Amino acid sequence: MARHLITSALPYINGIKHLGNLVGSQLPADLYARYLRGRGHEVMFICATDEHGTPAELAAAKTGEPVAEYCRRMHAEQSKLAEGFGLSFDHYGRSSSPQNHRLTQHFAGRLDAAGLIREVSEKQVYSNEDGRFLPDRYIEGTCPNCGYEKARGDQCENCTKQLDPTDLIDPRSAISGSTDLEVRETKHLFLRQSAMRDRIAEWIDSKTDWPVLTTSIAKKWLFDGDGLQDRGITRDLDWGVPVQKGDQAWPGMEGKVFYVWFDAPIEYIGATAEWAEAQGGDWERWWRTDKGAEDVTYTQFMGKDNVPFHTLGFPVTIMGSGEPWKLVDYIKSFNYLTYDGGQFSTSQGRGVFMDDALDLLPADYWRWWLLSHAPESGDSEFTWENFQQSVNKDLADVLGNFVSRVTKFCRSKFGEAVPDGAAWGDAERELASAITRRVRAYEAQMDRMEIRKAAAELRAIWVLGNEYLQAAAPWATFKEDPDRAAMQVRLGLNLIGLYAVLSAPFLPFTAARLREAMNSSAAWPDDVDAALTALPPGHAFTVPDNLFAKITDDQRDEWSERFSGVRG
RNA sequence: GGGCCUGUAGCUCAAUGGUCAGAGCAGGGCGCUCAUAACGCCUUGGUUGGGGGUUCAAGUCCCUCCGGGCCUACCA
Repeated sequence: MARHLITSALPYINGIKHLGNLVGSQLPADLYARYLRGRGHEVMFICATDEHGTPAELAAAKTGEPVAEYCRRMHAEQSKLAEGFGLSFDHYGRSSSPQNHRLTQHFAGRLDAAGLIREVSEKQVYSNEDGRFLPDRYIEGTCPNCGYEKARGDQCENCTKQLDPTDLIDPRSAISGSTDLEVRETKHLFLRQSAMRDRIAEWIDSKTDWPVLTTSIAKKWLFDGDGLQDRGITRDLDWGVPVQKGDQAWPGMEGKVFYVWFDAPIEYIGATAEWAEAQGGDWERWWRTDKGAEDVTYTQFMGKDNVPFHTLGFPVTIMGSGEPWKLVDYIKSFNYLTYDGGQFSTSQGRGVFMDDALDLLPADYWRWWLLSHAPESGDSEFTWENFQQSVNKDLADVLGNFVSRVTKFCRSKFGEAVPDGAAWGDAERELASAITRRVRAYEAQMDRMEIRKAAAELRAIWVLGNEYLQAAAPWATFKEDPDRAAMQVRLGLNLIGLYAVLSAPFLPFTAARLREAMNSSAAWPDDVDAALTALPPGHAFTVPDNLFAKITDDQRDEWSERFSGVRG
């Protein structure tokens, strides 16, 4: 039994996430966590909401709530949706937790002691009317290059030229529209990532088995241009972790908070500490290699936009602390899911969001489609037609109908108990060995986190059941040799029990229904032959209702129309 | 501008430089009747974006052109 620490990139608190966000981190992380638990390993699966930063403050201002209250409410909402999708976090924390405050301040203190923090005085735009400093992209104005009137302070979207906010003609606040702006001097802390460049580069170089997507992004940031740059880790905001060195004040930094990208990854640790406090466990044995974490395998899941923070910033924090914190062992990164030819868009309400999805269909439909089409090698596209076809075929026809035909046939000929009868023949032994090969391949793909390939193997295992049934034809056998038909049906029923276990990482809700209907165990089929005889003659079961209703053409058309843009 | 990824069957995707480039879906034919008009078997379909090169051998390596996507450090 191994110990696995799994973290999913933290979803930002600002609003409900869409399916692209879901498939990029939380869902595959859940798949892996469920699989490893199924194999009997000890798993700590951590996620949390990322609650700090300007967008959270603005979103709260918009609803008129204090930001802390807004975050509390949105956290509850995201938790509920996570539960609805069956995301099996051991703890779903909050980056605003006291645990994270303490840890973030602790790391900052350690980094400062190691000489990895420097103070920088810089000029930033302050909006008098908004009463806050404005991040570059919250300043709008006319582009000096092309004359576009809605250029942002960091870049003009029209001509793609990189800008400095002070370049803008007629600058104004993107928040209030106020032109009462001034440039003020402000002091910030910078993390000296440049000083750690060689160490990080060496570390990345040693990760030859990581996805190319992960290492290529890391190397780009390490070596492009002048190489890895130092980054500001503080902001002039109210909402966040106050800047301190451990529990000591940080002279000159009063009223400032740490920047989200600094405190957010630390919340992986913070959330584990939250878990410990809530459950009464020991979080350090997951995170401190001097306190029991030396045998932990740590895997992170994230979308490609998060890779720089996890390959550079967070490791600099961890390594730079000089303390024996657990460093990530494998970073599984994903491309984007696109929606019907374009991007999912939160602002335009384009695409399907987590709450919409659960209103439409049970979670397992979404889980199956998203995971079996995970954007691993490139961006992948969601279309309603593809979704309808895949789900109807894979879930309703291949898996659902298999369960239906076996259980209903048994009920009509033998009743709702596993029938006694003849012993296995060649066909059954061949099936068992074919399934064994497939199960071992499935495990291998899951171990490698090859998600689409794992889904294909699982589907192939379902197909084997239909092939067997077709060849064995118990409905025909029954007429001349009921004893043999009973054996064939018994094997079919046992296949359902096996499918429940194997499918659980992808389809946890369906798997639970199957286990309940079959009264079968959740034990992983290390020995497939044994698993296929686990339900003995006389074992009672019930015929489940059809597992998956098909998506009709009318539904598909209606949904396609409804989610094309402008969310109501 | 620079960098990275990507282009393979109608669609979605596979293929450590090594048999005839494979699956699933869709299409066509046949079979079955237990089952959600489901299942099974067979089958059509590719000049691997174009061109050039290296090699005994290229989807795979190199060059070039064309198309798509992403990143480029103050959104997170």
